[in-house]
Amino acid sequence: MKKNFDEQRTMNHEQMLAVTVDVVLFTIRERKLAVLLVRRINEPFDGMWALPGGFVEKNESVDEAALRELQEETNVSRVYLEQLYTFGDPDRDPRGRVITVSYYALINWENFQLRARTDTSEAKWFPVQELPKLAFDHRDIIRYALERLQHKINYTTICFQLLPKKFALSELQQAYEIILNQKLDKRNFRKKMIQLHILKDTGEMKTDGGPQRPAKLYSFTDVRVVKLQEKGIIVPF
Amino acid sequence: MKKNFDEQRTMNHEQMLAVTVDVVLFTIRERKLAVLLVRRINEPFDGMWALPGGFVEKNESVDEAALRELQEETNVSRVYLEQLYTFGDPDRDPRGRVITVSYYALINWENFQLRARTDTSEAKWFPVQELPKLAFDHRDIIRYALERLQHKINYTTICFQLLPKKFALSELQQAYEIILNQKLDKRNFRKKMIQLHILKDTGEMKTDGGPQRPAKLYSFTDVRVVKLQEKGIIVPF
DNA sequence: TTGACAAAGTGTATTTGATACACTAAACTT
DNA sequence: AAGTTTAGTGTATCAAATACACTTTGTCAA
Repeated sequence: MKKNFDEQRTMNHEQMLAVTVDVVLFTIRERKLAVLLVRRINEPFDGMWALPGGFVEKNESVDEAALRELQEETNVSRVYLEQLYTFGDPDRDPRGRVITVSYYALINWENFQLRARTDTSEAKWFPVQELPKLAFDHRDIIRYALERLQHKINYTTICFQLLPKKFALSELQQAYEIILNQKLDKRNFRKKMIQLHILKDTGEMKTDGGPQRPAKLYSFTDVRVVKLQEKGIIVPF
Repeated sequence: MKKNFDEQRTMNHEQMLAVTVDVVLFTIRERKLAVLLVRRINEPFDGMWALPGGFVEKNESVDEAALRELQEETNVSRVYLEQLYTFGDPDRDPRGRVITVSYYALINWENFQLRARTDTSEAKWFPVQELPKLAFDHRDIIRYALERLQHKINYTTICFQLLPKKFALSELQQAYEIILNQKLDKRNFRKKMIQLHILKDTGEMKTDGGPQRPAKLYSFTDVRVVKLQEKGIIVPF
């Protein structure tokens, strides 16, 4: 394809930049919210922990790049993945000009356990309250992702992405409590969840071997993440 | 600076991409929400209307690029500007691989009128309901910006960016009605606004020459855009 | 000067949703 | 059979959102 004047003017090599994607992959492990980090094996920040991610290729969308990197690093596909923010400070990468498009993703306990068994690489889960020193501006990215997650569980059903397909109401409540980092009232929580009509009683019970009354197992009616409160977040008038 | 192995491997020329910024600049004109568009004078989409924007330079942050482009195209600075979303479809630009980081900005009536007088270029305001055919995926970007704006006026004070420093409550209500595209109840609107403690009575009155009772002029207490509802959008439990 | 006009400005009752709070039920273990 | 552990349930109170109509105040024109 012959380049015309405009292309020459606007797309010369000087204005080309490197673009990466970075993914904050959340899960719940041992009653803590955790993110997956990988250990860097190159300069800069060699040996330091960083978010999984990598360069966007020429022939893929940015979303596809995020999914690809996630699959390469964690072997997980079919996750809930959402674009977060684009960080474009000129000196955020010591190698030169690198802009990163950040994403966050949620996987559930079951998937995680499959992953943990095959994990022989330099990837490791860290509770968000106990992060090591991180490469680049990745700590900022995680902080931003956590804020987004904390807001978003209040008006969408993303939280379900962290749970197995069938779950007890107490497990759902626990997930909310872990993410929001606060205790919730059991009766109010259940009342609210049931009146939202997003739960389906599977008819099954959870018998986890403990000496307690078995819990009803629920699944959610919508496979997709949906917004609650149709008329907008708050219509204040 | 000598490049080491990692830099060679990860930042080779093949993986460099062009990155642009595009800005959806909103204002209210003639009781309609309008966006500023510029006419393209180059291929591709020569002669077609597009969002103001341009390439991100090597030595500036993406935010700075958005501000710079906005200033170049509209002569407006000190605007409220917020990153929206990064569009990275590989074939969104026929010239090749161009990723765009979109922003939206709001300017007020007074600034706009200054701008309109000096406007001899190919820039023009279009009501969001009456957009022409647009270059690239810019219609998608505007739709996305509009959604964000409609949500965000419900829990922040961004709406004030569209108004002059001193304004009547009815003007504020009108701005909300235009953006949300629905009528609001006058008494409930005023009650809500006053109880939020974001308004300051200037003591002045608005006499616009009409044969009606003059309105009190208010200003807002916080110069910055602030979030309302401290405890999170909705804490549903 | 006064009457018509036009938008500004004001209050209350009802409904809805959020919150606070404590006991019984069911299964398992010893 | 008694003890342990988590599941599961209802109501009263408080706060916020909604629905709704008339009076006030200035300008303009007869």
